[in-house]
Amino acid sequence: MSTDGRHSTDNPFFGDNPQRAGRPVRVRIAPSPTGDPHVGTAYIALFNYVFARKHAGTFILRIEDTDQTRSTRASEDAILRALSWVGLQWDEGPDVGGPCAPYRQSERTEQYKQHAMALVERGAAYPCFATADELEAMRKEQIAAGKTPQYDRRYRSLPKDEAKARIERGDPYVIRLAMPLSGQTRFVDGLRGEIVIENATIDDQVLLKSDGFPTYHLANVVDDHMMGISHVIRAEEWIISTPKHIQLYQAFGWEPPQFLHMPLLRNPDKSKISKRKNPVSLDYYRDAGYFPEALLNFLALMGFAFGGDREKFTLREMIEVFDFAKVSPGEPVFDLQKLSWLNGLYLREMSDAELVERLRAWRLSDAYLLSLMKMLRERMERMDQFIPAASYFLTGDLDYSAPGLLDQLVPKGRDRSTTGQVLSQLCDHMEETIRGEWTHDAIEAACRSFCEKIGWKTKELFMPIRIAVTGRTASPGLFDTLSAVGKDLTRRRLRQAAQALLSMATPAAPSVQPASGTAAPAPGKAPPAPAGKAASAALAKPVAAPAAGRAENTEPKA
RNA sequence: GGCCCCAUAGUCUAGCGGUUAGGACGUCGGCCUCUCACGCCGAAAACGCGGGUUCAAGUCCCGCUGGGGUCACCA
Repeated sequence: MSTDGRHSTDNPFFGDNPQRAGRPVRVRIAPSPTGDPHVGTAYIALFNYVFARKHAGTFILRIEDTDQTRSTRASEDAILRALSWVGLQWDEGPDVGGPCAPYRQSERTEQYKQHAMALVERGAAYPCFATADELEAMRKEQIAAGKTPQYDRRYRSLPKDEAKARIERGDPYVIRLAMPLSGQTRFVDGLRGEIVIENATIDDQVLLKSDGFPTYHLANVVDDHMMGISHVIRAEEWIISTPKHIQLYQAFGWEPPQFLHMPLLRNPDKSKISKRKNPVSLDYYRDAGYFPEALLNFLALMGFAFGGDREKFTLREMIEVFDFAKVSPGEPVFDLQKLSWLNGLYLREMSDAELVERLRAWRLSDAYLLSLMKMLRERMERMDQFIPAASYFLTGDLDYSAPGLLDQLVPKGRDRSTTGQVLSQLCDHMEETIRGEWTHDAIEAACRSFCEKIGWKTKELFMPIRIAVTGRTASPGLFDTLSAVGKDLTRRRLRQAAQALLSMATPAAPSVQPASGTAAPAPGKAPPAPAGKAASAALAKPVAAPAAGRAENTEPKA
């Protein structure tokens, strides 16, 4: 027992142990291409990368696109691009190849199917013919009866020949893991020591879906084994499923890798980091003017202590001193202000020439300026009007504290709170409906369908969007503007404006993370208040609406 | 709710039985300065609670509390 603690000298993640174990270090980052490149992916990738480099190991990128309904190639491309931007170079992956190719799970489906069937042969898994509706009804019953919803294993004891007959008849089915009904599964987590979980509390997970694709649980185990993954470093949310994975390794007769679960990045309210409460897309950080090396440095600070009070360090330096013994299992809140500060340190260290280069690579490229010219030239008479006219294309977060600005944003006959919620819902709607490129037409379609959905006139909705995204009442065509501002900055501004409106409407609502970076002053307006002051300034104003029922958070519940 | 994880200031953290509990962001004050920013100096601010173990507990053990995660044919 006492040897199982995280400080055990046997910890396979500490010191030089990985090398001594004789097994070459091979780690992976396995993103699912179902959305924007997530900051959490970069976070986990960073620790995998550093660990690999520290121990002369291999860092692998594997695409987990087993969810056919949600995975897109656009998302995969975006993730690869973002991970490259951030500077984490993988040794094997779908784009660079490697000895374990292919690195895209959708191209390995035969593997999973065969392995699932092998498990059925051995009695470690079984076919289940329950329909989705049937399971839904079961869950409802269980909840009504006050029980924890869990698959009741209704097909586990179906005679084999009967199952075979039904499969041959063409009945849709899934393959489920036959979890042991008693006993416990234990494993050592690199950060926390031994974790013991009762088998009875874990249900018979689906391994192979009825569409023939594997679930994460199967695919991940098969691939990790086939790819020789020695250490699985992943997010804390996987702890509970680890016993399922261990059971799978045992059923296959394979040696499981070592596990280590990194703490989850948090919103300011301590919940798991999410796009409603914190910018989460790596593209946001890029577009808002953060340097990739600063972001990486900051991500490293989320749990890792360099030593000697050092907070600013390069990837190279981090690798030199890295040890998981210096990583704490706490639950770090992602603090945009500190990230900004750190970024400023990097910025001030750069030469003027380099900074100019960085700006060019960012938004002052010819291509981007050219795209702005199309929109802005009709509105200009002299060149000196370009910069003021283009300001909101070249900034990150805006400042909405200009007197009366937000009230102009609220359509006649609507109130602040409703408008705030509408803007926030618009973000969700955009995320749901714009799956591909962020183009004029896609944005227009999303905005118009949203109007229909909520019963607002386009006229009512478009001005609030314009003000939220540009900070002004006048701009080039709305969809061209949003398109040029970009997906992530647009959504961020919509959420920020929504937030500002809601905090004006309900004084009791806690203010969320203040905007970071610079605010874009409207030309001719007073100097911008520090972004964080916007909310409190608003609070100071007497607001007619009483704070009925303290809002726990300012997000509308779906 | 069941199960699991976590717990030093508002936030990120150092601490691995004996410290005036250290650093950083943020906040506040001052210096620098034509302003702002940077920089510098300073201040306020933390061991969640209760039991043990020990000469000695932020550090070890147990309980509680609090927070989080998870309970999908998503990952």
